[in-house]
Formats: sequence, structure tokens, C-alpha cells
Amino acid sequence: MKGGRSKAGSKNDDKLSVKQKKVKKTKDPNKPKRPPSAFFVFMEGFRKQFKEKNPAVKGVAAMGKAGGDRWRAMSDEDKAQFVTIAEQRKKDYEASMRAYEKKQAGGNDEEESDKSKSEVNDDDEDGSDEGEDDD
DNA sequence: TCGCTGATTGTTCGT
DNA sequence: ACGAACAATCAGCGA
Repeated sequence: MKGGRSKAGSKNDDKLSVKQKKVKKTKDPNKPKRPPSAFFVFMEGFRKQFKEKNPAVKGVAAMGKAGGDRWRAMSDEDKAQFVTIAEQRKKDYEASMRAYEKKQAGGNDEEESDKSKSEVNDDDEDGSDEGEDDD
């Protein structure tokens, strides 16, 4: 979308590219997944609502159509909210991609795990009692 | 029993 | 610059 579309005569939205059915086998295990677009970010919240309103919904097609229809009904400003989030996701993706390229360049076991470390849980967590207040 | 297919749009990569 | 692929979701059906 985005106002200026490169395609000049896109009068028909035929499903020219009807591929993507079976996701190709990504042979690159380190390849980071692509950041979710604003539409997907919106879908994250929409899925819950859709499930609540349509608990008997089956398949993703119904949700996809409903989501797409709702998405188009939204104003650019409303979508801007998700777009902003999507941008953050993209930023994070760039960082992941950087690590990915780094790995591709040279085999190093250094992953992008140097970011903020939630809790220093060295030992295997038991999970029985959640002690959020350590110390 | 396991795994793919379907439908939506946006974004990103590759040529 | 254009094209094509791929991101998540859930339940149903095929082999």
C-alpha cells in the first residue's frame, strides 16, 4: 500500500503469486525470521478479539479475511500505532540480521545474547516458585 | 500419527 | 526497480 505503488497498472489483484504455500525449507538455521509487518502486529491483538467474538471459528482463512477487512477499515493514523511497533521490530531484526551475517562471515559461537539479560538464572530453573523479588 | 494447507497484508531480500 | 518469498495462526484432512 503506501500511496505510490511501483506497479502502474495493478488493476487486478490476481493471485499471481500464489506461492508461499509450503514454506521453503530454510537451510539456514541462523537466519532470523523476518519482522512482522504492521498488519501482523495488528493481527496479534486482533487474533484474540477474533477468537473471543468467534470462538467457533475454524481455520485461519476466516480470520485472515476478517483481519484484512478490518485492517483496511482502519485509518492510517490508527495503523500508525502498529506501524510504529513494526518499526521497532524491524530494528531488532536488523540486529539479529547483523549477528546472522556475522555468523555467515566467520564461524563464531557468539550469538546476539549479549543483550539485556533478564535474570541471571544460571542454574536450571525449577519453576516451582516464582521469586520475582530476589535479594 | 504427523504434517501440510488455507487467507490476510506488509516487509524484506535477491536479481 | 521489480519480483518473489516469507512472516503467524488453527483446525481439518491426507497418507
